[in-house]
Amino acid sequence: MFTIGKASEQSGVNIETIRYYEREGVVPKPGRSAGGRRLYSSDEIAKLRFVRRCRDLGFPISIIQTFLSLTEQSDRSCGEVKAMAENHLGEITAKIENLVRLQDALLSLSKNCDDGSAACPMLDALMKDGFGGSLIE
Amino acid sequence: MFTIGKASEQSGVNIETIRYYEREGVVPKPGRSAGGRRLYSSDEIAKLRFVRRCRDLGFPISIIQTFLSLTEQSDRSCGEVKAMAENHLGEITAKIENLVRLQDALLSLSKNCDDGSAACPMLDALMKDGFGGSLIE
DNA sequence: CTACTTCCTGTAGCCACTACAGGAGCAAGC
DNA sequence: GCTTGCTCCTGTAGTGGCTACAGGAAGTAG
Repeated sequence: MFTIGKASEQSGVNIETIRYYEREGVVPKPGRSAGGRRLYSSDEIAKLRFVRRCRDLGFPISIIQTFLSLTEQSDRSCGEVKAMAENHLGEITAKIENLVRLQDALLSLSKNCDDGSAACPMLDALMKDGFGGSLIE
Repeated sequence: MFTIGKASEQSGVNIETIRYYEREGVVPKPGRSAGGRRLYSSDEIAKLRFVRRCRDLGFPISIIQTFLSLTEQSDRSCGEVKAMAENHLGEITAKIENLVRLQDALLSLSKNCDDGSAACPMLDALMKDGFGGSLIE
């Protein structure tokens, strides 16, 4: 059994974040020592690591909780997991598209800013009426 | 002069968000009618629209406040604006790179999930020890 | 025994909003 | 004048996913 510091090291989850996950019911409450300290088994640490990896993949906590409950029962889980992963992939793709559009818009806006002119063409363009608001649909 | 509803329509900024911007000092406090209602001039609405456009471009409020103060004085603003825009562009590019890496990781993880197997290969991989945490550096 | 580190609980802050609750102003129709 | 319905007001709390304290207790090394 490991204290929260070791569990943090081994899982890559910040100590405060581990306690936050416990408060929010993302991971089950661990046992305690005589002095009241949290004690984690290897399995519990593996669960924390799983949560961190899912967070690294950008999954929200709510989805990760579904994943965790699916790993508990382990029957017919794959279809649901795949659907949620694909949905998430779609969101990521949409985010990338938005960011690329944004990148283009910013590039073209700041392109004319090379000279040391007093009135900034970029700020001017953003102030003007003609510039539409259709960057992000 | 326009009420907050009209100002919201014309600027594309939500009513509650307008009041939030006022509370936070992003935009100056507008005048009031006899009955205590906010009244916006065209200039103030233009400022709100400017803020929305900058937000659409992903600039944080703090940067937008700097932009707004730069448009007030209008001397030597372009250099600073360009620097901030380029910095922001760098952040966007980094975000895109991270998301693309994430997209790749998710794709390869969910690729094996096509069969209706009970144990999900994706969840398995995330639970296993071998899978490193170097998705997002 | 002391100094140091790790841990505990509880609360507040971050960002940029968004969503109420409970009330007041205002315009149009009757 | 009165009702109906819309817009507006203030103030507060919630969102997500943490992070950062404050103030204290427990454990450990010398």
